[in-house]
This record gives sequence, structure tokens and C-alpha cells, in this order.
Amino acid sequence: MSLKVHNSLTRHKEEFTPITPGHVGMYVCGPTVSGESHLGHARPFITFDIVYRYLTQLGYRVRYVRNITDAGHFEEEGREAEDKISKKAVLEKLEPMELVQKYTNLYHWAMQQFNNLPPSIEPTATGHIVEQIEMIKKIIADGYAYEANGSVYFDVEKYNTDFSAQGKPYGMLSGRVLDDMLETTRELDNQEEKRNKADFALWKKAPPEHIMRWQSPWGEGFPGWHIECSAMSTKYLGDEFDIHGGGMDLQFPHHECEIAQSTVCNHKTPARYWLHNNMITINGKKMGKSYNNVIKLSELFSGNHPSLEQAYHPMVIRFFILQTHYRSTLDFSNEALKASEKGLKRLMEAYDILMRLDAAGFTAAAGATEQDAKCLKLVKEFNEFMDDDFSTAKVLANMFELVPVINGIKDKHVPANALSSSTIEKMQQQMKLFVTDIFGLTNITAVDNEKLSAVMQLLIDIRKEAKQKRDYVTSDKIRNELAAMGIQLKDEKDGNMSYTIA
RNA sequence: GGUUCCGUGGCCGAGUGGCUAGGCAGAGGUCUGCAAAACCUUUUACAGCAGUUCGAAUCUGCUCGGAACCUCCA
Repeated sequence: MSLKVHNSLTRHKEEFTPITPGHVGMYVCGPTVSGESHLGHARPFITFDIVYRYLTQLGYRVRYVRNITDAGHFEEEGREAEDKISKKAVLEKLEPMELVQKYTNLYHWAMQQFNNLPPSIEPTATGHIVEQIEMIKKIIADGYAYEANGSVYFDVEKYNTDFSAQGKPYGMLSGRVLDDMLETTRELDNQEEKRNKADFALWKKAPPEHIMRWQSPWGEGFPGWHIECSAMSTKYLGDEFDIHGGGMDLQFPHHECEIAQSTVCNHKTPARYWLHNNMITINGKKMGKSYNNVIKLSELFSGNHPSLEQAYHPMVIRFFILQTHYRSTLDFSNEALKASEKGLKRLMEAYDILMRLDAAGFTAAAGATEQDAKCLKLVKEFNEFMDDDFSTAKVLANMFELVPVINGIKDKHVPANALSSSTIEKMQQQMKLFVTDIFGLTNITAVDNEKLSAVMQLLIDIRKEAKQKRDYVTSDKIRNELAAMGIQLKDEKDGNMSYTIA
């Protein structure tokens, strides 16, 4: 079976075939570092981290490019003519680049907490002003952009007319029809520079108070919203690359404009497969700054937010996101996250037990017992589900079906002759591959401190001895006081004890 | 208003026309010095109406409800 992905461009699930065999170029829209990332931002980064990891697992050499938007070019409405970053810099009395650095660092910290792999290239908008200017010059030269009062706008209507003939109308990604849009677009201020309402800025003239500004053939200014992604994806991935990812809310206008710009410059639709993750909602509404309902990542990890009942470990968030398909909305609630927390712990504990099993001790012939056949099937399906547009939720469901089997082995409910050594090995191999390498999950209670685990072993030994002497005062004291510290002792069936640290 | 999508049991969520998704919570049991953990068993579903079909949560239509985008947004 081969990988199939849902392509937003065609609205169908399609077989994934890379342009260059063995290689994949993937571009994902990264953060705007004018503020701290929130839970909603976490979703695409985790989603495409899984895509990246899975493609790599399939044997592709993946170049994963994820930009950092560190130039504030957000003033399409022109109402206040101010750069978001420069404005905040004044408020916080920081240099713009100082602010950008601060939030870039915070973002990288959060990505590490989530165990997201770093992309192959993480280009910044400010580092590619030259490329963006060159691209704009090219678009003007081809007649698809015009200068007006120090700003440059993309001529959407001309583009739509010319490229519709090639079957590539403006709006083909988001299913919009330009003529309809012209009628429905709202009245905006300062639109007189544009020939048409649907036109978008490639370069904006900087007003005097604007701190971030660059010299250009059209005077001092800064790049428009969309051009950085076109410039950087072209530079690092070429005229045409395999995958472009991002949130569904970027489909229009951001990705639509990217397609238009790149198509004019490179004569090709930039990406073959467009993958869009859905939103995280809270009380049924999208989490986004315009709704004023965001929970920042640092708040989530610390529990320091009015709507949070507790802190949530980054791995819990990661697991929570993997429990649903990336194209579905995912509703945030304390109850749902707590359920994820419990589920993750249960999964990871079983995972640890499985990894410590000695496969040699199992005596069934492969596939001979019903249980053996079932386990083999469950584990085999991991690949099929991932190949089917990254169905992480279904993979997790299968993993959870393995959990009772693994725990049963530990508790001796599942005898050694119920499973074969080859199936145990296959389970270990597949679980390691999917849990650790592809899903990037780590045990949130893991202790990698040798001295602490030595101390814990000592306490466990003392408690065992106390129990043997029926000195329950001592044994309960050890158990209860450890529990008060957040360390849970668990008596196993065979008289052994294990522990988890909350 | 336009475009697109969704409505599954107490909660979150998979679901490709016929086969128990799964997680959390609840109930009963096993184990245990007690408890926890674990294991076993188990109750609640497919918004409504009509249609297609031998058969629909899954296809079609309508109704109701909700969301995203159309403006910065992951």
C-alpha cells in the first residue's frame, strides 16, 4: 500500500508521488514571532512534524522548510499604517529585532517541549528581503503587478483572466470565484491605490513611524503579506515542490496569493499537494486572537490561565492532537485533556513494559493462536492507517487494543504460549517505530536520574520487607508519603513494585 | 449574503453501505493486608424527516442547529 494524502487543491485523497523519486520538498507556514504561540499554533507544527517523521520513515529524503515571519507586514487595511511588530516594540521598549528574537526563542522552546524535530531549513522573512524584491520585480516585468504611490500591488483580475485559460483561475485552492468575490468584498479604507479590491500588496510603502523598513526600487517599505513564502519556498525547494502545509485558515487568502505570485514567476503551480490542518476550538469557537480566546503554550504547560483546571504536559497536548484526524476540528476542554493525560500514561506504561519483555520466552508459533494473529494484525495496520492520510487516531486506537494484552503478559493472565516470540518482536519493533520515532511521544513520568531510581529501589525494598513482616504501618507510610509527593507506588501481581512520578 | 464543512453514546473522538473503533468517565467482578494500579465483564449512539437500497451513522433531498473562510489569524 502506498501513501495517500488529502489534497486541498483537488479536494480528493490522492496517491502521493514525489516529483523527484526518493526526495520530498515540504514547505509549512511557520509562526509570526510578534507574540507568544498559543494552543492553536501547536496543531500545524505537531501535525506536520508527524508528516515529516512519517515521510522520513518511508525512506524519503525530506527537505522540510518552515519559515519564521519576523517582519511585520500586516497592514493590508492600512487603517493605522503601523507595523504590528514595530508598534509592540515601542510599547515594550524593545528593539524590533529584540522582540523578534525573544519570541523566536520562546517558540523554539515550545517546539522542543513538544518534541517536534527542527525543520531542515528555518528561513526568516527579514533574511530574504532581497529575494522578495527580486520576485516582485519579476512580477511587475511580466505585467501582473503595478506600482502605486510607493507600494506594489498584484493585479488579481489580469492574473485570473490569463490563467483561467490555463485552468488555473485565481481562487482554485479555496474554491472561490473572483467575480463573486468582487461583489462581496467589504469596503475597506485606503483602497484607492488598488485598481481592484481583490488586488493584494506585494510591497508596502513604509509610513514615517514604521521602524522595520528596507530600501527598494519603489522607495522605503516592507514586503507584503504573502511574498515571503513564495520567495523562500522557491529558493529552497524550487519552482515546483511536493507538499505545502498550513492551517485551513491560511487557505484564503494567504495560500491563494502564494499560488498566484509563484505561478507568475515560475510558470508552475508551486506545490503539488496542499495539506491543511483544521482548527482547535474552544467552546465551539476557533481559538484565535481575533476571538480573544487563546491559551498560550506557556500558560498551558504551567496551568496558569483562568480556564485551565491544571497544568498540562506538552506530551499530553501532543497526544491530544494525535487522537483526532488532522483535518477535523478538535475541541479543547479540561475534561478532554485530562482524558488524554490518563490515556497517554496508560499507553506509555504499557509501552515500557513491552520494551522490557524478552521475546525469547514466548512459545506459540507465529499466527497460531487467535491472540497472536490479532496482535499481528493490529500492529500491521499501523502502516496502513498512516498511509491513509495520516490517520493517527486509528493507529492509537490499535495501540490501545494492544495495551490489555501487554498488561496481561505482565500480570500473567496471558500465558507464554499465547503469543509467538516473532510477534512480540514485531510488536516491540512497530511500537518503538510508531510511538517514539513517528509520533514522537515520550514518557512524561520517565526518570532518567540514576540516583533517584536507586533511592526509589531502596524504598521499594524496605516496603517489601515491611510487608513480609506484616508491618503495615511502615509499608503504608512509605506508600502514602510517596503518594503525597506525587509518586505512585504500584504493587504488581508477582510481588514486585513499580512507580510512576506525576 | 457568498464559499466550504460539520452535527456520533455523560465527555472527547474513529468510522471507506452489511462486521464491538478507541480514550476518559459510570456500573459489576477478579487480584490485594487495605488501597491504587492492572485485568475481565458491562449500560448509554449515530440532529430530525423523507427517499434510494435486500440492507444506511455511511448515498440523495429537505428541515433544524453549529463552525471556518470571505479582514490579521495555525
